[in-house]
Amino acid sequence: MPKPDVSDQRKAQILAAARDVFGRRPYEAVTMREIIAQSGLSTGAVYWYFPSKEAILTALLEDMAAANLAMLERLQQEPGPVVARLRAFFDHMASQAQAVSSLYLTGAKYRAMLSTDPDTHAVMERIGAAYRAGLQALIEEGIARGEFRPFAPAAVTTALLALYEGIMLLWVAAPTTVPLQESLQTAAQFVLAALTGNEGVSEG
Amino acid sequence: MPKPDVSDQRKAQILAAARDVFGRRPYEAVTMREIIAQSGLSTGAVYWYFPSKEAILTALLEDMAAANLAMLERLQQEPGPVVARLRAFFDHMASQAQAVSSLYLTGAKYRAMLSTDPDTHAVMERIGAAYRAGLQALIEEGIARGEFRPFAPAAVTTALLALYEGIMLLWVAAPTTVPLQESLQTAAQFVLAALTGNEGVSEG
Amino acid sequence: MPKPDVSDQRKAQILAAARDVFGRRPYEAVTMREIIAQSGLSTGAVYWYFPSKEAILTALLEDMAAANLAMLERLQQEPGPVVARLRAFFDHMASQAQAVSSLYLTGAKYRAMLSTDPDTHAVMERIGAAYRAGLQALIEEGIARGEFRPFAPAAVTTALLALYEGIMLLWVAAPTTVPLQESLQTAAQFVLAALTGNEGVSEG
Amino acid sequence: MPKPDVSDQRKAQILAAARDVFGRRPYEAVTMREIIAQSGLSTGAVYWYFPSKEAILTALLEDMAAANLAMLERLQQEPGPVVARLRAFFDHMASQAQAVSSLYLTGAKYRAMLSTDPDTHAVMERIGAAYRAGLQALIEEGIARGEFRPFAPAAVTTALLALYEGIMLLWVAAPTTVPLQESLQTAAQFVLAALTGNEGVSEG
DNA sequence: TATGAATGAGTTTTCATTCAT
DNA sequence: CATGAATGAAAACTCATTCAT
Repeated sequence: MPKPDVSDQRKAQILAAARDVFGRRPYEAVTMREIIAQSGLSTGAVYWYFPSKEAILTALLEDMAAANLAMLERLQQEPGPVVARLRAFFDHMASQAQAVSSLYLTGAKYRAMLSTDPDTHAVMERIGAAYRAGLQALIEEGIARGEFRPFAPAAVTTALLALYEGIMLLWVAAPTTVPLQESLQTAAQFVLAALTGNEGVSEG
Repeated sequence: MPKPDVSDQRKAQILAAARDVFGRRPYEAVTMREIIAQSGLSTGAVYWYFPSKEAILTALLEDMAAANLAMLERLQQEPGPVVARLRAFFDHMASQAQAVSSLYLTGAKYRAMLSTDPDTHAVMERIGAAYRAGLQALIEEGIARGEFRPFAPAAVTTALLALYEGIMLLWVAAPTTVPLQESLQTAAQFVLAALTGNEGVSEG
Repeated sequence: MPKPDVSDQRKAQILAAARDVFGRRPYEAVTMREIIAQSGLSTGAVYWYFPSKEAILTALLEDMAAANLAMLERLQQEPGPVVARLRAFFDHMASQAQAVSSLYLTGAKYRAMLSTDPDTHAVMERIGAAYRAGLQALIEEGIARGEFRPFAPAAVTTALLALYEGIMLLWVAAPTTVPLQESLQTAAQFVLAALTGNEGVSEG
Repeated sequence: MPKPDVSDQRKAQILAAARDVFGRRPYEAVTMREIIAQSGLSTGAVYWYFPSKEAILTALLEDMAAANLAMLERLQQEPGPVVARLRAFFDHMASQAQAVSSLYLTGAKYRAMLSTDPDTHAVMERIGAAYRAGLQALIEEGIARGEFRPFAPAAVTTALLALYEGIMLLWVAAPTTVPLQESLQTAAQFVLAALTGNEGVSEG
């Protein structure tokens, strides 16, 4: 029986600190010193677990995406109409967006997506690909089941992702102009309308 | 006889240099020294016309948006089906996107949108509002003319903008995964499908 | 009859602006731009009349000392006990100090005294020498008249000047700790006590 | 076994370098680069111990005042006539002034006293208060013992301090006009004359 | 006299990261 | 695993002053 690995706890500690700090200040304005202080560890300890500031952000972002991706996978297994499942996913993302993400965190995510660092890039692409795969599978199932009109699944998926990211971006840029919840929900409705050919979502 | 005003020429000179440099490197990696050297002016001269690096970027972005906004305004005046005009705008943006904008320039635009500087913020919001206003007017006309189904115009506009920004963002983040032209065009089709209720745009 | 020289007026304009600005901010924090704006003239015009920022300050200081020095000269001509004249001068300086000088102006004066610029230095020394000469003449008269004990006049003069400057300095450094008026008056009393050998100043 | 704390040594190293450099050039003309080079440490190391150039100067000034203040405290404990102790202190200050302080160091001290930085200000006030307290205690004892006439102790203390600072200032401003040693000694004599009511100090 | 656009040297400080212990 | 002192490159910007009109 190996002695309890302290690694995971330490990493969690650091990530929690990072989430806190990155949520309060733009990425560039965040210093390692802050993260280190907030984590309660020493400089060396933090660097023992993560090679760089950017790596911490990347790990944090990955961490935060995990739950969403898990849900997406679960939804793929579920029976029943794809429309409902898709809507459930939209709702989940919408609720989570406001609760968990801060402006700054979302901003940081875009910095990460735009990063020139290959590792960061790889991770962000991996996350993006996972979302893409899950959504596309759902779309394809919807088309197969005849729920959706036969758009090209890949393109629809891109549009879906773009819509989500775009709204988040617009919100970050102008939080007062773009009501997050509402915009996300209308967008969902809009997408389903396009996919199904119905005006809105006949909910009952 | 007052000496001829060189202000505009100087500003154009600086902006041209900035466009060049910002198009080659991420915003943070661009140094004032580069812009200054490229512009052929002295440090002081550049700072005489623009108070900061960020201000240069902002002015550049504003400059670049001007043409698009002019076209959008023109389209509002034109007669004929809104669908066609909207598609024309989409096409314009799509072609312009690849021709003019570089990855880095688009990246820089997001940095600007995310900036905490109030001046930058104000300008980016002004640009965003202009796009929004133009687009929304078109949507409303489309609804009024019976071309579009009665979605809430503001929300549809947000969705439209989000779709555009989102695709650009995904492209910047993963240029190989997301084919810019194609994605934009499919998105346009997708949007028109939702708006009109038809499967897409029967182009032939 | 030469056309009315605008020079003096311009200089006065600039000096007034400088007095204003130097009175509001520490010397280093004052920019020529401010002085220029405040003066209502153009950059070139200001530089036409004064060769440098430091020269402006120096001229201002000289200007401000002129009245004091004039009074000192007047007092030398007056008949009657030296004690009374000296006290009159102390009172004048004390009242003038609070009214005219601001913390910042006094601070600027010390900067000027400490300046490494030879011109500034020369002017400040000239002013200092004038004070010194006037005071020393008074002291010598007092000794000759038997009012004062036979201290070395030069040394007493230095002490007098030092006391004044020292109190101003202490006041600038800690305006709340050192009450200007009171400190100056007590110092005057103290000095006269030393000079005359009486405990204080038998005023009547 | 913790590694030996080198903090004090490092700080001393930096302060020694600073003393050296600030003694050779006016404060503004001193660059961090010089201090850093002279200290033999790296930029980061120097900034690890002191947050700014001004902080270094302040620490240096505090350091240099420490010895004087220690002596002042010692003198308070000593028995015997206050006049003698006060004279001893004056002599100490006079000798130390020329030996340790350079024109530039003294100039720098005035810059510090005039600084708008709150930390600097606090330190300089603390030093000033310590001198003031020590001196005033001595004066009060002298009055209590009947050696001095009953001047207001606080005001006399201000006068004393002002005299010292004023002479230093005049010396810095015009080193050739104001002989430091002599001026300080005459001032001391002058002060004691005022305090005791005797013509001076019958030294032999 | 007056203008004001242009100059450009020059400096403090930050901060992610390392590595000897 | 952990520490934290040490590194040092790097960059935006200021501002007194000039000089062609």
